[in-house]
Amino acid sequence: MCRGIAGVIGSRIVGVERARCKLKPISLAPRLATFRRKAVGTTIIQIGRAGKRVVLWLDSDDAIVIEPRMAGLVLVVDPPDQQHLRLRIRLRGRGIPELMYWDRRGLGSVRLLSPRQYAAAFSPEKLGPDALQITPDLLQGRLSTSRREIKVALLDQRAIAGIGNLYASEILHRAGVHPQQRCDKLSRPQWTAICEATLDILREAIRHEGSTLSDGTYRNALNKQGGYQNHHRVYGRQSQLCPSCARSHVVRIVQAQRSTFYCPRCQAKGRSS
DNA sequence: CATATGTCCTGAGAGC
DNA sequence: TGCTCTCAGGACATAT
Repeated sequence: MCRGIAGVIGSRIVGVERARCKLKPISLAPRLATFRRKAVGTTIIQIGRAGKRVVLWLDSDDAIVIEPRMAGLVLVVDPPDQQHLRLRIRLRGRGIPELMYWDRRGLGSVRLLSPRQYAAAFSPEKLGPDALQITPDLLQGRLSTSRREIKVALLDQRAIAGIGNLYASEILHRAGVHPQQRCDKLSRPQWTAICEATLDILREAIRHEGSTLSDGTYRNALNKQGGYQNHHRVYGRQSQLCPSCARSHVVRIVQAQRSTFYCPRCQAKGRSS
């Protein structure tokens, strides 16, 4: 996502418009008039990320924070359809005419935050260290006293930032850890395995431009589908043969109201990988 | 404090 | 065919 919009760095914002969309408006803060007054005339000097959010740093020191959740897209080309286009940020100077926010379900948001607001919103107690920066010590230190199940804990953005539901299942399968294993029961080798699996899975998913699931929603900034869905080993594959052991079938369970997929043979409970 | 649950939203797909 | 129901999942508010 961030890679695809790197080209907007150096562009000046010359307009901000809500797309005409008959659906419920997405959350925009502050309201449009204020947002526009603060954004127009500024230049995007850097692209960043805060967990799963895209951050556009402005030369005014404010930041535009786009939070797509699962059905939102940040685009620099025409969106998949017009009916879910929510916001246009018009640009000048680097050849990209606009940056668009499209959201099929409208659960995402776009915010313009002052440095103070940004620091408060993404302070260390609200957003943990980024998943791509973790070490076994860090992971173990932050989670090993929790009584929660490891799959549920991996989704807690205050503990570690950036792991979503799909990748949590893939990570634990790669690590050979049962998703219902309690954090406080995991061994040191298991924490090491989870850490390595997290780095491997996320890097590989990024290399393949993410996962476009069967609803076809996810696209990169160029409206191109991801490819990592073809590498999923357990997610969405319930009752299929596990591609690792080829002996057990993938099981689907629900944890904290979200689907979890795992292989009961590769991820046997109590096993210290 | 830690952990668990309900809510937001739209569209796809199942079942009848 | 057309209706109702369920599900998908990020973050946050509220409850335990």
